[in-house]
Amino acid sequence: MSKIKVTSTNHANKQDLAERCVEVYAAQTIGGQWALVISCWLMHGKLRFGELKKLLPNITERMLTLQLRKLEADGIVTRTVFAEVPPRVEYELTPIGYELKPVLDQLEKWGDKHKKLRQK
Amino acid sequence: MSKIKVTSTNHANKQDLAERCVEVYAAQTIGGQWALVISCWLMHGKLRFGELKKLLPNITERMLTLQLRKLEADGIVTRTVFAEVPPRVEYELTPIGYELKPVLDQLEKWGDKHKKLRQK
DNA sequence: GACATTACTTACATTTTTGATAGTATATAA
DNA sequence: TTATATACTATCAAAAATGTAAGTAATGTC
Repeated sequence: MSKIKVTSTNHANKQDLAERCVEVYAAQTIGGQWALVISCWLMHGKLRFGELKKLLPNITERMLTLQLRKLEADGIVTRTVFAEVPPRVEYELTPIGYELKPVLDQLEKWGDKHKKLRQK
Repeated sequence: MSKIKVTSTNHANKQDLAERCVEVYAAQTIGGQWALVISCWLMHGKLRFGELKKLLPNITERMLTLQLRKLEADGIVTRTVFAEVPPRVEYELTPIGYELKPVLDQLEKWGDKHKKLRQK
C-alpha cells in the first residue's frame, strides 16, 4: 500500500523535518493534493464516498480512496461501512479532525489577503 | 525553470482546486518540502543563504535555491544581493510573508495536539 | 438471467518533486 | 599565482505523487 522507499534520502529528510518542526509535521499530515479540500467539505458534516466524488468532480476514485485512507490512518476521519447492497460508506471528521477548523480559517484568511495582493 | 506540463490533468486539477478553495490556494503557495521550515526560520528575521543552509543541514543547495526562488516569485520573501566578493545574499520575509505567523501558530497548535494523541 | 448500483481494487503510465554531483564567477588574501 | 569563500547553475537520476482504464462483489429489480 505504501510506495515510499524507507531507505531514500527524501524519506529521511521528511521524517527529520517533521520531528524538528511541528508545523511541518502538521503540514505533512494534511498534505496531499486533495486532503485539504476533503477536510473542508467534511467540516460541514459527514459525507458518503459518492457525495465527496460529486463535490470533487475531477478526482478519480483511486485518489479519493487513497486520500481518505490516509486521513483515516492519521486519525483525522472515521470510516463507517453499512452492511447494505449497494454498499454505503460514510466519512466523518474525528474530534481532532474537527479541530483543524482554526487552521483552515487562518489559511483562508491569509490566502485571501495574498490573492488580493497578487491581483493588483 | 518550470518543469510543469501545462497540458497535464494534474496541473489542471491543481489550478482548479486553488481557484475554488482559498485554503488550497494558500497551502499550495507555502507548499513544497522545505518552504514551511524556511518560513519558520525567517520569522525570526532575515538570513543569508549560507545561514539557512546551516539551519537545514540536510537540504541541498539546489533545493534551497529552488524553494527560495519560489517563495520570492510568490512575494513571500525578498532577496537582497550585496555587490561583494564573496557574494552576500539576504533573504527576508515580506509583509505578507510575516503575516503567515498566525497560520504557523495554528499549525503548531494542532500539530502538538495531534502528536500527543498519536503517542498514546 | 441480465442489469444497475456503490465503493472500491489492481496494474500500469505519466507527471512532478527531490537528490547527487560537478561545475561557475570573482574579488581578495596568502 | 594560487587558494578561498559564497551563492549559486546545470545535468542527470531517483523517488514520489497522481492519473488512466479496467475490473470486482453482492444484492435487489426488471
